[in-house]
Amino acid sequence: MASGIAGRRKAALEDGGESYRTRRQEIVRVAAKVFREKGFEAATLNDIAARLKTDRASLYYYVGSKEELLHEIVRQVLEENVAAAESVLAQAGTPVEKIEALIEHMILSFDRHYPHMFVYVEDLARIARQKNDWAREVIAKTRRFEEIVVQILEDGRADGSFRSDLPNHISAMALFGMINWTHRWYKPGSTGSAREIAETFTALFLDGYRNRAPAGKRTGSRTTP
Amino acid sequence: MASGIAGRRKAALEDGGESYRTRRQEIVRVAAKVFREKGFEAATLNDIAARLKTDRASLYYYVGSKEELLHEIVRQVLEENVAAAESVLAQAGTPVEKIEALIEHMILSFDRHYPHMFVYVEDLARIARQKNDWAREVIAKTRRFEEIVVQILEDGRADGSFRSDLPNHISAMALFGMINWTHRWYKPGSTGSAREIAETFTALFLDGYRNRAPAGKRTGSRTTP
DNA sequence: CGCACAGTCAACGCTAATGTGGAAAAATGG
DNA sequence: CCATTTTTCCACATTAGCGTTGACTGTGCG
Repeated sequence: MASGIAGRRKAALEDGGESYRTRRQEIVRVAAKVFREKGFEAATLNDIAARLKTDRASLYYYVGSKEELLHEIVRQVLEENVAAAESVLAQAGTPVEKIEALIEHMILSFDRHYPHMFVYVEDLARIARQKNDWAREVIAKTRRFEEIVVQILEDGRADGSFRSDLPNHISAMALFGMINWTHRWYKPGSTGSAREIAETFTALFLDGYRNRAPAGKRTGSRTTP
Repeated sequence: MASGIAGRRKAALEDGGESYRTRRQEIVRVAAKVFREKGFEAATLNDIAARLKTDRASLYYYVGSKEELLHEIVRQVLEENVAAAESVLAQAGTPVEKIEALIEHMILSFDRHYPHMFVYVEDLARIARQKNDWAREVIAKTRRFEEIVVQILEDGRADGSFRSDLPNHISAMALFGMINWTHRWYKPGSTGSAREIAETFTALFLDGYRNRAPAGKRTGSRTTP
């Protein structure tokens, strides 16, 4: 108990410690990178320590477990997303504008919070299988985000800007799918391309992929002979 | 070497053995279920053995490792999907019809191959990180599938049925996103609802979510005061 | 000067999972 | 009913990663 790393960690966490927090944050950052590269389960604390050119045991001075690192990573990203969504929902604007704003925010988020967003999305399924309080909270927040989208869709249906022949719930899932799946293929770098993705998704979701050529010039299947 | 379970397994695999293959298939089936429930990495051979009311060691008579179970699961599903896509691509029909067919096939596939499809999609990221031959092949097949979709999109663009102001590559990813993300929320059961999902996705991707009310009745953002 | 404290690290015990050896049990069939 | 093959399972060795101990190092402060 004299040395007790857990105790010293707790003390350091509470007693401010400017450089301590910085270092801890750095560790979380590197952990996110390693999780992104190897996947959470495959990554070991050794990998993270090695990347930081330090010893695995040293990490325990800053963080209690691999899970705790994940908590930190997810927290940093999830809170902002839900807050952004709440804010979009509350703001003035048409449902169409709100959807645009939400899509843009999410896609840019993949860039701004690299690689945290990727880790979060990839591990969501795993988190959903856990049953501890933290996992429940993450799922609840994620659900809240989904609800907000559904809400906007409903508002738009009510005011006539969205079609009413499709189940909103499924449409919302389609939208999530588009957005969240980016974690499987998008390689961040240029914010420009993120913007391009956001615009494409917006155009697709709102207006669809079928051609709407000026009447008379249509070549599609339904032209009259 | 006299007993050598590995050798006995290999022999049994080669020398036909009707009931052997049945039993093996049953094990794969149960493994897929367990992987679906716990996630591949978290699942243990013990879990699978327990579900089969047998001993973990017994499994080794049928299968060499947990990875091998995954191979089997993925193979059974991936081959069919690629074949179906190739067939759709080759068949007669407009690009619009081909997209419809592909979406429907994929979504129904989640039902027909439950839970194999779910395991495949969920584990794709993990597989992509491996560098062995098998992983490379899976990725190649998955890529092939993607290429086919892009090809159809390009055909449709060429004949004027699809719009040409969006990057096909991103549109294709959006479509994959919609489809593949279902593994995170869809609970199979009624094929009816799978069909509903397929229809919704098709409608969304082709025609978009914005209302196309008869002109004059629009309530959207751009109405003149 | 010395000592207290932040930070580091070699070393250990523990747990959980894997894959195998080898024999027991069940099925098959002469 | 015995002999042979197929199938099962107890028991073991091995491995990998986790979390902790307890002591070491350096730095700053009185």
